[in-house]
Amino acid sequence: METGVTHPVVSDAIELEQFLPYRLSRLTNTVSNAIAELYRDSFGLSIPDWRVMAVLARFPGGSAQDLVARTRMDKVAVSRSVARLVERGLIHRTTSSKDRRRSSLLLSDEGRSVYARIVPMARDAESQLLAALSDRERVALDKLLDALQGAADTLGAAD
Amino acid sequence: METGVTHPVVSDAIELEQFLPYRLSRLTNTVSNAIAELYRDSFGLSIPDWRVMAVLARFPGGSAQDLVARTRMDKVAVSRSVARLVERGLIHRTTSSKDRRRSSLLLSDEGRSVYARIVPMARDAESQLLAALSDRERVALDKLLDALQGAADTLGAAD
DNA sequence: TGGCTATAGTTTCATTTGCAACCAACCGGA
DNA sequence: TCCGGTTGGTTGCAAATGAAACTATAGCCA
Repeated sequence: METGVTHPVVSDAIELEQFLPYRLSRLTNTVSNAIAELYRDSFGLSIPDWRVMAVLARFPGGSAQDLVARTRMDKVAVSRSVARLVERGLIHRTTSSKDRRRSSLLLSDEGRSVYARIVPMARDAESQLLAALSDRERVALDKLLDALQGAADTLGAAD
Repeated sequence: METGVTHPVVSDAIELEQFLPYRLSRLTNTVSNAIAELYRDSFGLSIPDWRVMAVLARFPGGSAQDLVARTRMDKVAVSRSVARLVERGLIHRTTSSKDRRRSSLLLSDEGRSVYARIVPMARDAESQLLAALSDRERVALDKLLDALQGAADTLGAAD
């Protein structure tokens, strides 16, 4: 790799490898790509699809709006995942009688079956990541992620 | 929010909020979106653009291939960022005389000037994140990220 | 009731992204 | 010196993403 020492180096240049946002982005991409491949190859599901199913498994009967709140996904993404999953028969959609704009979403039997088969794969991937950490470090990680997320939430908030 | 307690809940459902890949993804998205907005609004640069400039600031004269190695970006993304930046006059491209496939890339004076103005913003954003952590925790975070990246790198490697 | 505003969800369109195919230049051996 | 394989980089195309417009329904209040 060319080092370029013959050229002027900007004095206070940032070292990308040490730059937190870059490191986070790289880590997340690596993890997400590996997991996305897993879900896709095994069940033809995208990560958004998986998230929708995961939430419906825990909170059955919710609306698309509830999914938006619980997954932080964009409502368009939710709408599309739901449409795909309904299409594939993995979830059932029934229009609410009280509010005909809303619909109530439920995993179908097949949806639950698929979900049950994904869960171990997801847990396994997570375990492989956490295997690199001691118990102590896992506790620390938990705290750090919460703290960072909290700080991140206020990052652009100075608008 | 609809709780849906009247419906069957899958027994060993995953709690998305606690699922490490989800938390990483959410954190990274929050951070990246905030920073992307910053760079875009201030200088019309995307994050890939910024990364290319950051590497060229530290390693002037490198080739697109060097950028790929140092940023872990896709070579297509590098190609497009470089094209944009050359177009805007922020970097200079000169075809290497030894290997006419390669070109050597350098920040222009304007490029260095823009870069110099972004650096404080980038550092500032990073500082705001790290402000949520104690010194001790920062050290821990550094280690954890390396460990997780290492584990992540071997995640899909069982192919 | 009529009319205004707000919400649920979908569609449309423009932008971004990423893989695969591609072109051009280099390299090593017959 | 020609030929097969490799590398540097770009282009084409198709899928993913996201903002904004749109449809339909609900709720409020004069």
